[in-house]
Amino acid sequence: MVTIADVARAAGVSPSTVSYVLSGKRTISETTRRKVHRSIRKLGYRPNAGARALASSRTNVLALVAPLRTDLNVPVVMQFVGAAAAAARAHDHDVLLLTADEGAEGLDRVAASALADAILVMDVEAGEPRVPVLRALERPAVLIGVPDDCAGLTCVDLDFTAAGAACVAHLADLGHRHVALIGPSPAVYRRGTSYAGRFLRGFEREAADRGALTTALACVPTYDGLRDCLDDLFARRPPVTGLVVHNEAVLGPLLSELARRDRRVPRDVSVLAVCPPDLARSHEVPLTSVDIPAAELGELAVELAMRQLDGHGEPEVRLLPPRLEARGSTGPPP
Amino acid sequence: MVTIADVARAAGVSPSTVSYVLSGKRTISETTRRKVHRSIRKLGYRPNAGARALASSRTNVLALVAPLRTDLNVPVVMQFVGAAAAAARAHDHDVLLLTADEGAEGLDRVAASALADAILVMDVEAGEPRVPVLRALERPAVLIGVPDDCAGLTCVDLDFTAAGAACVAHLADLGHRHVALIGPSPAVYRRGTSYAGRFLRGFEREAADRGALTTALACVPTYDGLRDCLDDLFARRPPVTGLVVHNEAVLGPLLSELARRDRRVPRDVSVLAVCPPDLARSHEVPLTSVDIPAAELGELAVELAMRQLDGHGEPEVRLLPPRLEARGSTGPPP
DNA sequence: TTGAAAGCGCTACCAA
DNA sequence: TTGGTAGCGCTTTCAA
Repeated sequence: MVTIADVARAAGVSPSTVSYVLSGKRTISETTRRKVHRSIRKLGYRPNAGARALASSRTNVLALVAPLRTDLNVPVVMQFVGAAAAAARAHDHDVLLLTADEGAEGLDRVAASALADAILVMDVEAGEPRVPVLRALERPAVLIGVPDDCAGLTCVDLDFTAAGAACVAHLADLGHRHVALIGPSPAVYRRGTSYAGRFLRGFEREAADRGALTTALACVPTYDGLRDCLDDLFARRPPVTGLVVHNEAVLGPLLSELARRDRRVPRDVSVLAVCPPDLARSHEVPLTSVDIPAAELGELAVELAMRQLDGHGEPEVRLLPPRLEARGSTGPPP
Repeated sequence: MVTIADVARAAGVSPSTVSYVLSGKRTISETTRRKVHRSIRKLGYRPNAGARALASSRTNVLALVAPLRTDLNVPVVMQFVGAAAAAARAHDHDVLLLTADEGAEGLDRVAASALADAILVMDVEAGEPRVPVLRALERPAVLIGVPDDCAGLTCVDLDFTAAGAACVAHLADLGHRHVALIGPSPAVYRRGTSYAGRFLRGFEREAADRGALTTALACVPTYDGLRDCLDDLFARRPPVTGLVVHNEAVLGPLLSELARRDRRVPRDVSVLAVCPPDLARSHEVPLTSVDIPAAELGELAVELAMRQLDGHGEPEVRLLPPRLEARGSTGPPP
């Protein structure tokens, strides 16, 4: 193993000088810097992470608590994680992956044993039970999602309230008078997942403002679940003419089931999805959608964590505005 | 911050004794052990990971290189990662997540800077470019997937060759004479992803053995891509009566497109999927499938890594036998 | 602009 | 069965 002492010896300088060359925390003459870098390269030196962490109290690791269930919106989680990992690397940090089922104890463990400098927490619930622990943590944390009680915490998310409203606005503008929400699995609502409730709230408020009728259903993400939803929705009067789907897993089943029932999109019924754009485009009828900017959120979360580590960085709630893109699955009601 | 010295003082013992209580590497009297544990609990002591790593040359971290693309079989990746993380925790280890695009350099970095004790590598290609680096690494590694040149390496995977063969055997047993493979995206083949080729090989060899006709297509994972495949397949003579789908993303589109073309499953055409069982069950017609045991593989990979860290653990290639479950989407040809 | 050296908190060897 | 203590490899203060 090559140590900093080896490099120092080879370069004819002291270990501290090598350290300063690497950290840039001291001005170093051009000559010395070059000598040191040459030795580093020649010897293939890599600072030992443990030693560095011990001496500096900085691990250069970000912990990320991700929900690795499959009931959830898997590609979105994936995109977020990927973007966060990339952003972390751009800041010379690595990502330690925790699963959500470690709970608050996991946060405590990672923080107290100094495994990571900061913690990102995905899949935040409205009445998030981990909030007290996160507050007590002596390390920066960024929540992805906004708990009801978020004072003093840094949170990022899509503005789901605005997203719900935007969906209704789009359909109402087209003339729809009864719009339905095919929402996430009942389990998601039961967990009190923060975004589900906020979307629903925005959805209903906007409908109320515009005097439109709404029906909101939680949908089990299976073919059967979807069919039950449709049976319910199409029995209602006045007829539902616009569907907002906040549940990616049922988009495919929905479209095939509509086809089977001979309801054309958008002639007979409009469909508006809340999902990543690539998914919206991959269907038979390209779907009008409100984007879930997972990658952007991942990057932003890391950015805010780094800022807190740098000392700036007040607690703040950062909500990205929804972007609706019309792609042809929505139109005027029949 | 609570240190081992604080605990020692509170318990009236030496720091080394506390260390030994924690590691179990020395026999400790019941009285002492209790005193120490009490102090640990009272003070809320957590060993500092960096210090521990520095002193013991063990990080208790497993690095996992995961492909975080969305073109890939996302839920399978997710399941694997989740299972690996859980298994790692069961062995008192954490998981450091690397993205595949860090390449060989990433492996080197993590190994040389002692960020992890061992490395798990997903998404292995046949002509895996990282193999030389992995061999040179002074740390245990487990590949998920089997490169052509795997001498001296530890690999785990589903036996995709056997899986391909099992699919053909199942359909041939039912009487099908022309079976088609709807394979992964051309991009997957182009990358030389190890499992894709092995599956195809098993598929074709078994067909040859049984004198069955085959057509194999790479399928772009979009609705259009799937439709192109079907157009091609159904133009063939003698008619294709059995479809093996090794591409989860198109399962949904396939079923709705078949419905649209008025081909009943399994009356007119049999469909056999290669995918996790929950996915197979979530369609309108529950699908006969060969399971992709992602969770099992994740656990096994961790197990093999731990074994190598313990000193036992010869390099080996471990292939899990495929399990085919009939669920009603396959039957005799019309 | 550079060097010397005192820790960081823990493990594990050497003694008792 | 336990204690003392020398490192592990790095950062950072103090001195020059």
